[in-house]
Amino acid sequence: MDTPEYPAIDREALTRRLRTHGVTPTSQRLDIARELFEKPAHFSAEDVYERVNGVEAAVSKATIYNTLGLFVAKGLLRQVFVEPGKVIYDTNLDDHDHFYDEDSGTLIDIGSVGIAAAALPPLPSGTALDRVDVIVRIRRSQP
Amino acid sequence: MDTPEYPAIDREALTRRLRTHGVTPTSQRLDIARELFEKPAHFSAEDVYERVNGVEAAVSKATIYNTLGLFVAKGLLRQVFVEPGKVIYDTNLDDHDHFYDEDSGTLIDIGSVGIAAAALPPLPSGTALDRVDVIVRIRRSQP
DNA sequence: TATAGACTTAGAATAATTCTAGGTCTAACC
DNA sequence: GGTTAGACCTAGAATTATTCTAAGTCTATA
Ligand SMILES: [Mn+2]
Ligand SMILES: [Mn+2]
Ligand SMILES: [Zn+2]
Ligand SMILES: [Zn+2]
Repeated sequence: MDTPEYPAIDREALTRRLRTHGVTPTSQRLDIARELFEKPAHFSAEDVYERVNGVEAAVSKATIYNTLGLFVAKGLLRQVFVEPGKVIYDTNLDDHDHFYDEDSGTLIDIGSVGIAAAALPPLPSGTALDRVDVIVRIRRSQP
Repeated sequence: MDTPEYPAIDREALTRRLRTHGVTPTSQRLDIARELFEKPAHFSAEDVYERVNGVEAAVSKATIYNTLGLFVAKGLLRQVFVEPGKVIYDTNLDDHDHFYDEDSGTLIDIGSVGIAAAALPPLPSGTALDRVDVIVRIRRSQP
């Protein structure tokens, strides 16, 4: 018998995870999901492209973007905007905020700073709260 | 005598404002500042380009970007990141946060939600707090 | 008035992302 | 088992926002 590329249990768990969220598990989507969901982490689209396509490119950039967008739409992933022209995909779906190191570009999970809806001014009429993004920007301090 | 393009007092006040912040007041910078600082507001670079260059283009796109960048560096302006690939320049320098209407793309000033430094986890060593950005994302609610 | 350095500019270049249009795969049905 | 509609994937072109380049212009100071 062949040694599978990676344990069947993983692939099956991933398959279930995608199906649970209404995503048809294609082979490309599983390849991408395998890199993403190994452990909670932050990725750029380029990161994902490089990790999925180790030596030979197997999954196209268009599919990387399509899949990341689909995963976001289906609630498997969230986006964080810290810099113009650079989206970070976050596999940590718990309610949490971030430190952003402006010198190194590193994003670090912190617990939710927890802004109570009551602390906010009334929302414009006809609108509802989607979510609150808190980015704590930090810099190297002078030594 | 000629009617000046706009009152001399304004131009002088703007000139002082730029000088105070260490910015040499060139004619292009004053044209840009006049649009920006008329009243507190949010602008994209394209907005500024269009407002400064009414009928005939007088200030280049490179200068718009150079100047906006300089104004940010000198503390005359701050940037807000709400969407990838789109920087918003904010002339309101008071400590404040924003509603961002994801349907219309509108940014609305709100008072500072005021996150106490004590509410945050300890910063990574060697780093200092720069600032905390809070974006309250809202959407049209179902009618 | 001369001049160094600061400033401005058109247009090219870059980077991230999206679009296009045609080929491939697959689930459902015969 | 064979068909097929629709979903999916892809290379490469296109788009968008922004930055860079290189050369000309302005201006403060001597
Ligand atoms: Mn979920
Ligand atoms: Mn100021
Ligand atoms: Zn995170
Ligand atoms: Zn504002």
